[in-house]
Amino acid sequence: MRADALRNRAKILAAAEEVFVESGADASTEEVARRAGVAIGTVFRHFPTKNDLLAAMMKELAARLARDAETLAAEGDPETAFFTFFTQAVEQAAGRKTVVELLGVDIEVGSQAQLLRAAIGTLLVNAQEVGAVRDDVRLDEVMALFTAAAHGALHAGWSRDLRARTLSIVFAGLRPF
Amino acid sequence: MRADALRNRAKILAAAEEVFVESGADASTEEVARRAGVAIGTVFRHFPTKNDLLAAMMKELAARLARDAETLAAEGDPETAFFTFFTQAVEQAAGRKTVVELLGVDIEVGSQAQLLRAAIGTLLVNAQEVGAVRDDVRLDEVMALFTAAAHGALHAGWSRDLRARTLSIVFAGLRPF
Amino acid sequence: MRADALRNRAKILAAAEEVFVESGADASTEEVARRAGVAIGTVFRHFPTKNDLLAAMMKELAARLARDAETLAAEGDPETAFFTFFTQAVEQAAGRKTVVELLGVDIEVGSQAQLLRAAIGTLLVNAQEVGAVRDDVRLDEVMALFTAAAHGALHAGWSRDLRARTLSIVFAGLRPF
Amino acid sequence: MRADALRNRAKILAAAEEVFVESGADASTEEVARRAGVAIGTVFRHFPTKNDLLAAMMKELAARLARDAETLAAEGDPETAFFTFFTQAVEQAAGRKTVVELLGVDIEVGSQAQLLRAAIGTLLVNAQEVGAVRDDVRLDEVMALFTAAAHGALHAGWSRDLRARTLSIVFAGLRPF
DNA sequence: GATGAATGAGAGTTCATTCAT
DNA sequence: TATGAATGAACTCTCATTCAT
Repeated sequence: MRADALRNRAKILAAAEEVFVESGADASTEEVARRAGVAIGTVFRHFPTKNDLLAAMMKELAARLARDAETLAAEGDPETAFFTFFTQAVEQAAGRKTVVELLGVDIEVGSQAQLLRAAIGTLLVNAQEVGAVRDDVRLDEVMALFTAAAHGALHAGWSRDLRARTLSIVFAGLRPF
Repeated sequence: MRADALRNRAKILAAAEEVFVESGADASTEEVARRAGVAIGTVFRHFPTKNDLLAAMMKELAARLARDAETLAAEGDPETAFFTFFTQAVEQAAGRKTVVELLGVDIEVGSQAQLLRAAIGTLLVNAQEVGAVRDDVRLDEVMALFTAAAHGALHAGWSRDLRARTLSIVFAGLRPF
Repeated sequence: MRADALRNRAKILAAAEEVFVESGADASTEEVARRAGVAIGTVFRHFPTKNDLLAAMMKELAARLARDAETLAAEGDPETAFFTFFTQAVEQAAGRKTVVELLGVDIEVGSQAQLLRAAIGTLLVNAQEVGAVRDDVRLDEVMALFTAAAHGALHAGWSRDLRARTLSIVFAGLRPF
Repeated sequence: MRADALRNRAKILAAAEEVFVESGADASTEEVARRAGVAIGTVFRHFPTKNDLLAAMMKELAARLARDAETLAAEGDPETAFFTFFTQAVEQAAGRKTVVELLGVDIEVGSQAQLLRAAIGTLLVNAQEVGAVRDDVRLDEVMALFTAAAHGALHAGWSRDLRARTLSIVFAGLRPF
């Protein structure tokens, strides 16, 4: 792929995130093209289907989150890592939209999502090893709570304060008694 | 409004719930009309806009949930009432669609939503009075968790088992230590 | 169906024949709508697919030809009937286009085409009974020659004279020695 | 023109015949490029327009047919030559597509078509000289029947048997009584 | 009031053609 | 010269909304 094509691909993905975040997955591909400053044909050359565009966007997001998780896991103590990641991701979701709207949709996110799941899995296990999270909590529930919280932070327009209060309840539920 | 008009209004609302629950908010108004056994014009006479139809549907839902909450509050012990309502509502959400998809959307649900909020508020206060829920938990967080869980039960297609496990964490977070 | 809807259906079919005759099956549905004096949505309400429109047009044509064949069969002597029909149909084709372009395409013309085939079959049998056409000629070949001639009259823009000369060769081939 | 450019031109023409034969004239130029193993730009450098590409292809076809006709004329007895050519060409058409679809379209085939016409003319005259074809038959009609039959063999998907039967009628019409 | 046909903007997608690399 | 990315008009089809019947 040529340099300019790569640049366009990136511009389109960025625009897609912007647009879909603002208006949900129903936003038009045309709008994405406009925002990216390319013609509509260019979008479809890179992503033959609107769905492909959404999927590519999700992959990027998942990859980004996975990287964040890995970084946190590598850095500090497990307890902080786990709860920080959870909090950060929800904070980010509060400013975005589709991001979360899609984190569970039928779109094929594929391997990238596995990576994210694995990364969160690591955070969880580490946290459990130091006794920061109950042992009977499984990754499935954590992912579920994660998605739900992110989704909520967005749709209900939770205020920063409400986000904190809601998460603190979830965190209390995850901690040993 | 004439008797048959009232009947039509009801038929349309019922059909709308059916259709939107099955296929999400993108389902066509035409399909609602078909399901209701009326012509498309009739739908638009009762609800001048598709959005109006969705809003009316949500009002009904909120009212129904509020009634459920009140019934539970009147019936048994506060602890059971509170957690049962929460669980039931999420279970219902798992089988429906729009219901939740809209529980936070920009649609003006209005007074009916206030009723629901009030009803849940009662459940919460009662539960707190008997020490089943921590005192520092506020209605806002409960609503937030409620919506998020309902949303999640739906989008991620949580299995019955996962729903139970996830809620049990949330409930643990709500209970006093 | 309401009276005006019926009128529109007819207008659309007429326009479709006009347009497709002029420009082949690749002409745009939009052009048909314009020519019919209706909005594009109206065309698609009557014929949910472009293919449906083409098929409906073909049905009409086949029905018309079948009627012609029946009339000729009922009227005069079998020899004249058979050769006149063949000639007339080719003459008509010379002024039309898709009409013929489609007389063998994969479009489902259905029962109407059977009718046409049956009607030509009658003409053929009658002509054979009076010894105007060789007995070993079968309907299949007649249909094949018919379609081919019609097609040719059109695509190659055969002049009236060339049409006559070409058909006279075909007719000679059909007659007993 | 450089050697590699010439080679590309040939590859493109070959690919074009393949592709258009398989899928009709609506096939995309992109597909031709792919099949030829060149980039789309290269196709357009050699043939500034899709139409030009089609025309060039037709020229090739006409030339090839003309060569076939000349070979047959040089080889054996005129009667066999004439009818064999006719039959062969129709047989070929049955397996191809655009080939015929275009044999009469508005594309400028030009001089090559004249060659083909001349070659068939020779076959015809020879056949008439030995009394295998009626004297009053003119080249125009022969070309007309030829095109029509080829077209038909294709569009109507005539079976091998039907092709034979249909041509036998045409041939009977061409022969003296 | 109810009907359902008509409207037309807009969506996703394709493809001949151009032009920077 | 070849490449292949970009363009944008055009196409089929959908659907909320209007309005004559």
